[in-house]
Amino acid sequence: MEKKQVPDIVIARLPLYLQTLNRLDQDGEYNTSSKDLGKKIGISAAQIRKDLSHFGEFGKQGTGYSISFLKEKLEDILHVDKVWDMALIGVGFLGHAIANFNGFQNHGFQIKCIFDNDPEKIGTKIGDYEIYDSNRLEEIINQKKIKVAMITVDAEQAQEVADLLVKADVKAILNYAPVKLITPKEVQVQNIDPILELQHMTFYLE
Amino acid sequence: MEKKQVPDIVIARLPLYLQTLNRLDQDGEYNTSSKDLGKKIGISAAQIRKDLSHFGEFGKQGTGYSISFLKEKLEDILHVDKVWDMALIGVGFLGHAIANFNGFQNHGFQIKCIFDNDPEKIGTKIGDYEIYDSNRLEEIINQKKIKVAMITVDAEQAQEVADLLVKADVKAILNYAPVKLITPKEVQVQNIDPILELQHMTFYLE
DNA sequence: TAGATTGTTAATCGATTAACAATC
DNA sequence: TAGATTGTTAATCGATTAACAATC
Repeated sequence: MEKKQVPDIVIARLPLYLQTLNRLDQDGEYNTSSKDLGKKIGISAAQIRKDLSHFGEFGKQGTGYSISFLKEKLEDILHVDKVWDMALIGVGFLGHAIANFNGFQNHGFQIKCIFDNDPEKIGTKIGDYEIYDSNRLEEIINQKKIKVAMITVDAEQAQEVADLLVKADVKAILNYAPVKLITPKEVQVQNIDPILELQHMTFYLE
Repeated sequence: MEKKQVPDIVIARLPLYLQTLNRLDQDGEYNTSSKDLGKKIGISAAQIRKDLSHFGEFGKQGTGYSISFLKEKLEDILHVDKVWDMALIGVGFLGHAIANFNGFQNHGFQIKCIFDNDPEKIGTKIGDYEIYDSNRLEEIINQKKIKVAMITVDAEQAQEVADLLVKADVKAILNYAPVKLITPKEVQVQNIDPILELQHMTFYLE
């Protein structure tokens, strides 16, 4: 269910704020302001203050925000103050790339198990993780209490996989297949589809 | 420059309409309606009609839209009635996955050349395409008149690559690196970042 | 202190929806 | 013809921005 208390469009911006704070932190900065953040992200200072005001008061007049403090607050709000275990379903080229991606760990996520239905792949390993047979999906995800999954199977199999994930009590699905998944409304779904992004841009071209 | 005649948020939905029409077409359907499309996409029928009305009148009262006709019109509007040549920069796991992705061709895009700065990789091939040295980026992209590029290098190198692409007269960049690229405003940029999508979802979890 | 920047309010701006005449 | 669905207008809804008192 959507918490309409805070608009979803505001929620979508918070990870961007956190990303920027992480960068500033890495660069050795200690403080920032809505003006500074806005400039870096490309939105107005007023919007950042308005967005944050939904959750509390994190700044100080005159001096702005402590980067480490605001970072911590945003991590709390987004529930990435802990690490979410994830399942990955589909070991094609893209699945492989994601399995080998090392950017999850520091941002609240880690892959915990990987599935495929290709007998050639089942039982082999990617990094530390064994590839399980997809028919054990519900069993293993249930047992490991995994709530977040990424789908990197073909468009044709994506809905079927999503149905299994829902049955296994997964609550958030990042879907790389170019189809709209049908899920219960309490299950979060986000799609990543390069074709849509490219076509969005070519509208403005030529 | 953004054509503010039609809101960007409308443009962003058009590829989704096209995707859905393609699916209906593949399923052997000939006609659809704003109601039907809306249901499949998860938005209101009124919104679809309003969006399309920015570009013309594509339907018929009583019977709705011809799928092939509307598909054609949307392809024209989005400029994917032709095939855009693309450059891919960065041959890590992700670059490899994208180079091997076969979903571009039928939707208005094809990879034409690939770059990396790793001497081990330069000169080798992925599929039909040779991997070129990144220091030849401007030369080759210019010569091939490429206007669309995908960045799959590390966060640290992404801005540098973007600068080179801009110099080479690339006009649209799909950026997989987790950084906001600074580009002239006539250059389109879209970002793909799984961390942002995951954190967006975990807000609603627990 | 003076300057800077917050959080919040009210005003503005823009997007979505509801409704309906037109018409296939 | 009767039913369905368009394109469009006006009303509603929601998001962004501007402005400013409070205060570090």
